[in-house]
Amino acid sequence: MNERPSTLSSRISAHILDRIGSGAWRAGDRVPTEAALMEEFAASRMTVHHVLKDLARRGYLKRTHGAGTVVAAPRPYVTHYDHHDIIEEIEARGARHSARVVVQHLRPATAAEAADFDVAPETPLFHAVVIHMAEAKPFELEDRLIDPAYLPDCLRANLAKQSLFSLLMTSRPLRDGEERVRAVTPSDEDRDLLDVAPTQPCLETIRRTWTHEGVVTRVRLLRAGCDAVMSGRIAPAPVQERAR
Amino acid sequence: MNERPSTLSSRISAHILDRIGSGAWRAGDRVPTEAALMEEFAASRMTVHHVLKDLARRGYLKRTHGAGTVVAAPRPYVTHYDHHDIIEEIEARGARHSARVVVQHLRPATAAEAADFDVAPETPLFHAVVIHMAEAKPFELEDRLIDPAYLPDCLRANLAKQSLFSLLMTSRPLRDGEERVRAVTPSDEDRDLLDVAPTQPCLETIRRTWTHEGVVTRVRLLRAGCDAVMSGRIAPAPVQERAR
DNA sequence: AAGTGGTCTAGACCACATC
DNA sequence: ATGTGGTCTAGACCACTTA
Repeated sequence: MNERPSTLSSRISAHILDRIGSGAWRAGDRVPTEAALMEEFAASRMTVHHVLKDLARRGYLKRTHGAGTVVAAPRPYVTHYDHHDIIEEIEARGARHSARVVVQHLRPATAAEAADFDVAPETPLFHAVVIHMAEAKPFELEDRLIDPAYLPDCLRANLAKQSLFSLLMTSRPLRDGEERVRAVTPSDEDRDLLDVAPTQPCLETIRRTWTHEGVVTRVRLLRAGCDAVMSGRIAPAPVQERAR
Repeated sequence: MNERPSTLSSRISAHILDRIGSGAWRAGDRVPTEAALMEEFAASRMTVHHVLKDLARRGYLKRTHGAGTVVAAPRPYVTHYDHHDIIEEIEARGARHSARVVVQHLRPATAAEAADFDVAPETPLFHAVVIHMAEAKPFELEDRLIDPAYLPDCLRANLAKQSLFSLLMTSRPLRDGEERVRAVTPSDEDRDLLDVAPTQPCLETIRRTWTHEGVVTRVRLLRAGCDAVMSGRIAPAPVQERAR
């Protein structure tokens, strides 16, 4: 027993998705033309057209102007990992968050950092190192660089109370970015800051994010032991959005 | 200088996206009604309606029947990690793939596995352990369980030549799944199979995937050292697709 | 009751692909 | 030349929200 909006559009759409889902129509197979579906469902062309267009936009069909409509190739799979505010994440585990601010200052960019941010060497960058703790136990090391043009308030922020993540999220929206995750042996300094044993493997995440104007921030996140877990959801790859 | 399809629809759409992107219209702000946009652009209602509907489906607007249209809250960010066939991944690095098949048999499910697969205890499951190698050097340990009802050919497959990933991908499509990534110290057995030093941290991925009929496969993937890196892309979260 | 969005029709003209 | 999809119009009736 399912919800059934049972509009004409949804019946046409369900009919096509059923055929694809059951394997009756396979990738590359021709789908009935708009004219054929108009007749089969006694629908107007606008109705049929927008159903097909929507299914194409959702990645199930591939339409070619003048040629016809076929079943699209199955999308590859991806895992999605959500980005969370570290403070909310710790509190969601039922723990109290606190933070030790190790570094919070402006300093000139090194050559490598200047390349990463696509700015001139020696350009001042905001640098912060914060240890986030759950109930007084180190949970995550955050080592972050920010282009101060993007977040002018960064020097005055109280990083023990508010995460840089949330500060960045409430400013102008980011476009996209890239991320790398590795298993690493922590350096002596990391080990000291996170208070972990020398043999403890850590999960290191390095993330760069930008707007259309340029790189905004680069962060290295380090977690140890049983905190070093990421959970994600697997789904078909989302359809590429048309550029603006 | 940009591409401009310059249809009426795309001009209306671009106008609205510009207002949102520039911050002129913020989350929660009221968007002009269909009637207002019809007048502003001298467009018919169908044209305006489908533009607004499309923007809503893409997550930029939120429409409420009878109430009106507002700018949607910004979507949270996620990182996407693509799933690759291990053989293609190794060959993409310019190395030759080979594999050592350690285990390939049917055996009864343990109590924990039966719970994972939502089948009765002692139900036969297909179990495979394969070491994937790049130029004779161990690259990834694959320890996989499969419901044999889903992949009847699993016992006869030549796992040295074809990955279980590709076998699964070419059968009926999977719906979705879940994944966990951890930094771990390998067990003695893992260390032996992957030929790594005792102190070498490893990246462990555990993945369960299912169709609407049930769990299909559970796999544990283990990589060591500089192979233990995942690269992903950051983007706004995709909009939830309506259920079928 | 008035305003708003949800759905649908029956046309029209155009652009592109294929034969 | 024919068939296909791309876009658009000018209506219509309905359902939901708000007042």
